[in-house]
Amino acid sequence: MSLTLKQLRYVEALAQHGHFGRAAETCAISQPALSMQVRDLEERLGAALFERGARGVSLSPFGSEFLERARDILRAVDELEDLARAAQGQLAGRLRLGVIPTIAPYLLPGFLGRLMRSHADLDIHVRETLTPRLIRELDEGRLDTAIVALPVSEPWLTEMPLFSENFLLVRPLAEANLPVPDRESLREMRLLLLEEGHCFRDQALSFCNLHASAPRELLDGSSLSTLVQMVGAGIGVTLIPEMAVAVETRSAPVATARFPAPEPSRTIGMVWRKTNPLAPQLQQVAEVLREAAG
Amino acid sequence: MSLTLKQLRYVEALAQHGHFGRAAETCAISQPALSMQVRDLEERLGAALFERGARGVSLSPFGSEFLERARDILRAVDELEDLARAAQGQLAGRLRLGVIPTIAPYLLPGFLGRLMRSHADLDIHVRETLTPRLIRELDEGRLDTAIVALPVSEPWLTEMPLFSENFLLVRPLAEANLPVPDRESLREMRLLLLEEGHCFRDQALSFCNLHASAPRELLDGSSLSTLVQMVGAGIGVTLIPEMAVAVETRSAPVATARFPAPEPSRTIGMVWRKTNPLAPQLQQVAEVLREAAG
DNA sequence: TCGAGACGATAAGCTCACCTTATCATGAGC
DNA sequence: GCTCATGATAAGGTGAGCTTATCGTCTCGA
Repeated sequence: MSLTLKQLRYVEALAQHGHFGRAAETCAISQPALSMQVRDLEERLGAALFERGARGVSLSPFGSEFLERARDILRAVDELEDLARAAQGQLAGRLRLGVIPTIAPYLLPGFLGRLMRSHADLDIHVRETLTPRLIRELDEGRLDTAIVALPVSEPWLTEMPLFSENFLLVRPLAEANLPVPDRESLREMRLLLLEEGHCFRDQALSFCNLHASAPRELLDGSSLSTLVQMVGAGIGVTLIPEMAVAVETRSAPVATARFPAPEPSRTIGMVWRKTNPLAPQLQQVAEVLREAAG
Repeated sequence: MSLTLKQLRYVEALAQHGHFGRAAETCAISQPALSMQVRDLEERLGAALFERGARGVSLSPFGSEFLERARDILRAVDELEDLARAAQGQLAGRLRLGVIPTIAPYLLPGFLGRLMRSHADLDIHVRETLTPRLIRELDEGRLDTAIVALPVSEPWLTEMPLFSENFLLVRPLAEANLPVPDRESLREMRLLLLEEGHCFRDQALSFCNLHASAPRELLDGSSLSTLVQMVGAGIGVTLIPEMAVAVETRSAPVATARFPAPEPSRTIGMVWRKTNPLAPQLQQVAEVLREAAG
């Protein structure tokens, strides 16, 4: 016999967990079964994939080269299965969707409702995390598509713009009647931003002509909601995307103000692997998203 | 359970043969076993891969899209296995080598001897056919490497030049003392060439500033050996690569003559898939080839 | 129109690859 | 040195997938 996809999946799991027991668990088999399959594979290859230390397991140099190719194969196989689903016409089955945190709470409620109405037999999994991780999970075939701020500029991704959203100033209610500061004077104010890693943080900084790398004295919040609460407490001002205004400013004594043109904004879009055979179906999903946002 | 590599291999075989019985034979299983595997796969996918006609079997549109991806996967898996061999250091096991017909008879004897001396436990398969078919078989993963005239200019191939060889004029012995014709006057002579498809034919035509497409009154031979015999019979003149001179002119009343500089020539080289993990080992083989040619 | 042959589907039975649970061997850490 | 964690080994069970035998159907030639 030859190499098996099952073995590749086992190897991938083992590499990821560095632990036979836990890897076996995620593969839904017993630990000895996984041990044997891995040993058989190594024997057949004539080279060790893993280095068994007393504390856990790690990939050998050969193993890591092997895994890299194995992952590509597993991803291609997953896509092959998606190809069959795509041939069925209407999107059905599992849809794994990633969304960035500064979009998810405002877009998903309306969107998921519409999507489940138009595609009844769709099993939707949502993953909310930062852009780089979404991109990585797309690459690894663990997500079908993601909603992020464009551009991502990965050559292997298709980018589908959905809509633009402006950024608004949020300041304490007491300051509601002051003139709207321009980007220059904004730099002099106490600007509250999301913590490192959020693309919205960088977009806001870029609007103020500030470099992300420049060390600044900032108070970082972990969500837009937190930021607005902090503004309400008089700690400073912040920017939030238009879509978040309704939800976030309801429960805090803050006022929002539009910047004069050109307003700061960003483009939100869907991205997916160019090789994903579900592309036509994902276009449909993008349509639903546009409606939900509009 | 999920999709199996075995199933993909069966599908590939069936698509290639269009016949369950013969496909099963090449897979070394019985016809019912193959039928069942294919049917199971189709069932799981929810779409037919093949259209069963009364006379044989053909791919459905979906099947052909499926197969395209499946082939990529199978090739990647083969390469994964080669990766293990490559990790062993010295090249060993199976080496599938393609050679064009105008090189094979002159280069292989010396080359294979050397190669088997330096790599004792190497199982060498040689395939001799025209360049386009060699390229296709490389693409399909049915060859590890090929010896052809460069350039091939396929972006997915690594080209490794080995040596250049000049083309010599072959004419009847009676004409041995005539001046060597230049490329212009060569066009006026009765030039014997290999039949369509041989790259050497195009190279010779190109030397005479003739276009391959231009309809000409030519006598086409199927091998250099035939051409030289025809020259010996006084039918015309021909060009042959320098390497073939010793072998081919031995048994015919012909004379060879060198063209004045710039002599016509071509570059012979080895090509292999860029993704082939055996690349370092193939470099070694290229070394042996250079020695054999030198 | 009918009989023969080719071909793929189906049926029944077997076997071994692969999984399970139970247990062992080894090394780390308190 | 005892204990716990972890991976390897052992023994046994079962089902996926193979085999051979046979059927149904379509084509083609007499």
